[in-house]
Amino acid sequence: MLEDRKLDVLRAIVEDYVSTHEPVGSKTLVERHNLGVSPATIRNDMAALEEEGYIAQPHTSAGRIPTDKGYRLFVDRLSSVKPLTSAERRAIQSFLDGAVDLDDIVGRTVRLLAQLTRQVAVVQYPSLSRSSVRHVELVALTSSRVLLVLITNTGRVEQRTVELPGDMPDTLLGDLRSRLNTAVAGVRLAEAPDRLGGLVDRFTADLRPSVQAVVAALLESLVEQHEERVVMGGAANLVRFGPDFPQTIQPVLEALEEQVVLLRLLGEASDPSVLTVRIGHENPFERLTGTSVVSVGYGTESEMLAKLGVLGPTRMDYPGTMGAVRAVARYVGKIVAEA
Amino acid sequence: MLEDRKLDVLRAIVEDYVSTHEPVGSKTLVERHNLGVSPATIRNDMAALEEEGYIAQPHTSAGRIPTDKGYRLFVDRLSSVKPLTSAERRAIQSFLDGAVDLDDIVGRTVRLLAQLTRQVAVVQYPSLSRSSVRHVELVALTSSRVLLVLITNTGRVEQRTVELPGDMPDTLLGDLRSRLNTAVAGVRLAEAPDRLGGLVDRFTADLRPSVQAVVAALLESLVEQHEERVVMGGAANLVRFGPDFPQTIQPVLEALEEQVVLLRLLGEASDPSVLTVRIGHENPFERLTGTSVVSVGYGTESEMLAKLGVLGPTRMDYPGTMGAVRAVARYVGKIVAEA
DNA sequence: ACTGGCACTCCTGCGAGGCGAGTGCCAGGG
DNA sequence: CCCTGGCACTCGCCTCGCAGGAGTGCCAGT
Repeated sequence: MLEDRKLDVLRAIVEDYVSTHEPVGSKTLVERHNLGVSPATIRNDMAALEEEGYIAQPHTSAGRIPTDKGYRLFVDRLSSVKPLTSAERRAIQSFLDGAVDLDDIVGRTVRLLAQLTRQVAVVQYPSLSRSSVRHVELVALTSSRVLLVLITNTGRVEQRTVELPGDMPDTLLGDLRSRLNTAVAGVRLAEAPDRLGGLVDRFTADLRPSVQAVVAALLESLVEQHEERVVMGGAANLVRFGPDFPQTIQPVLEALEEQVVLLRLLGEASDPSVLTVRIGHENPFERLTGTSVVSVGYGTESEMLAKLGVLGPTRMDYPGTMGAVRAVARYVGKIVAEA
Repeated sequence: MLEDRKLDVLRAIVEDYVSTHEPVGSKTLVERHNLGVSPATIRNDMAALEEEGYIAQPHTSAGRIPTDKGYRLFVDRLSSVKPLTSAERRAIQSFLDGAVDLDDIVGRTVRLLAQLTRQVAVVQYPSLSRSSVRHVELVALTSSRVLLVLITNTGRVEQRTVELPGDMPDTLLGDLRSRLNTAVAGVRLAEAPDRLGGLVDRFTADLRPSVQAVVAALLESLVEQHEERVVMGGAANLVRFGPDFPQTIQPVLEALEEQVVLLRLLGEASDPSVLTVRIGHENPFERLTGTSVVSVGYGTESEMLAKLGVLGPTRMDYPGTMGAVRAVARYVGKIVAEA
């Protein structure tokens, strides 16, 4: 009974603090939520909660604010993911349905998430380590220069030009193109390099250097695809982080410009199919104390292709944000699967 | 004589204000620059300069700061573009030489510019309105689904999938591919649509719907290429804008997330081969009062492909920024020409 | 176990006052 | 005619001190 009320109090504190951004005191608490007891009683509960580390006072005589531990308990046990309104769902759908290609899907997703949550959105490109080669194309630019295009089944295209040590006649180019495609088309990116093994030996010695150059470029492209790309948007929402500005915003902006940081923010969670919330110090960067990350994987039914998420101050609306992130991930997953 | 000194005073005010970010008074001015006259004399000059609108006082009794008009005069007549140190030049070169493809070049350029100027960098992708079709590739995904890939001579690749109303046999696909290429390969993007005119009629009536679908998709791709892309980086440097924060940074961050805004910031200048400086109110957005844009075109000798530039507070180091922007544009131009 | 009352802490806002930077003007000298 | 030193004046900024008030902890009573 007492335990129950203490949790109610914590929930009330989190909700009030999130909406007002001000430390919340016992009196305002009983006014806004009908807890059925007097402020004095609440004060006792608050003292206990503080003792246990769930809340803290910024100053001796101010209201309480939740600690990271408090938010953690709130997220784990005191709140449920808030479903979107049907209007929001329709907005998501119509916003994403207009996308024409992968870049567009990712771009729209970032903007959508940022708008919906009014925070900073991060979206990872569908990972290609699990995707496969759809087609390899060779285009002669000059007689000693070839454009290599690698197309994957997730719709990504990687191109690079190859300088050849010698000339390459058109017939050879066609031959090489078809041999490459027989070797790697439909094969997972990770396994494709193995399939290219004996290929060079099939050509006569005088052609081998040129063939070798093309194969080498293809190998590089394949490997490079493993480098995962990440897009960020909604940085203007950082302004809402608080009036305690420069200290907060500077490191965050810096962090957000580094791909590696963004990847780790999304990446390190365990099971990608489950919504992950990392609160304050729980995330892997010192500089990002005071910010929380809500992320989840998206993809087809059979496999998660990548992750997306939202980054905001620890004092964020967790239920709402979690709802938005989950909903967007589902729609994007569907769309990626169809494409 | 008097005119000369007045200009010296203006130059000194701009330089001091840019480096200290504080209104500069007559006394500190004579101390830091050896003007050879007394503060009282300077005060007279300052009064004149203020009368003419080149400088202003934030408060009745504070030093002077340059107005937009003052900066304009400074840029036009009182300063010269500062050449980079050889160390900086080497840094540019080694930083850009590692680029592997167009995306990489643009990405590196943005980061480089942001680092070099410690401001916000904006780089436009090489414009395709002037570039031409290098190759059109068709890849069958299923019997009624085709992937269309458009490759341009600036190295950009645009792909999209096409749903066909009916099946398309492989032979037809090959035929269509070669016809498309004969029609548009080497042709400027803007003119390519004209070349596709009678093409559909060459096929038998039962195939026309499918051919028509492919041609329509190609037309869309061609048109869409005209939409120019822009990349921005170095947003963390916004923090340096000033201690008068939220008002300044919020609108700027918002503006920077809109491609259209970025394009207009770079785009509207007259001759792209000449370094353009747009100061404060001179730029086309109300929200960006207080920010200046330094931009220039880059490209091959024969034609400018796109623009790049830097955005910062009006109180920026114009000579240094102009030097950096110009130098980077030259190197990028070379690299794009080679690729 | 909860409540009302009470003393205590300490943050916040506000106004007064002094300080100092910077100015404009004036009279004098080269 | 231009420059200079001097002087009075204006104002923004900082500091200080002083309520005011929100919130707490504790205690005694029900």
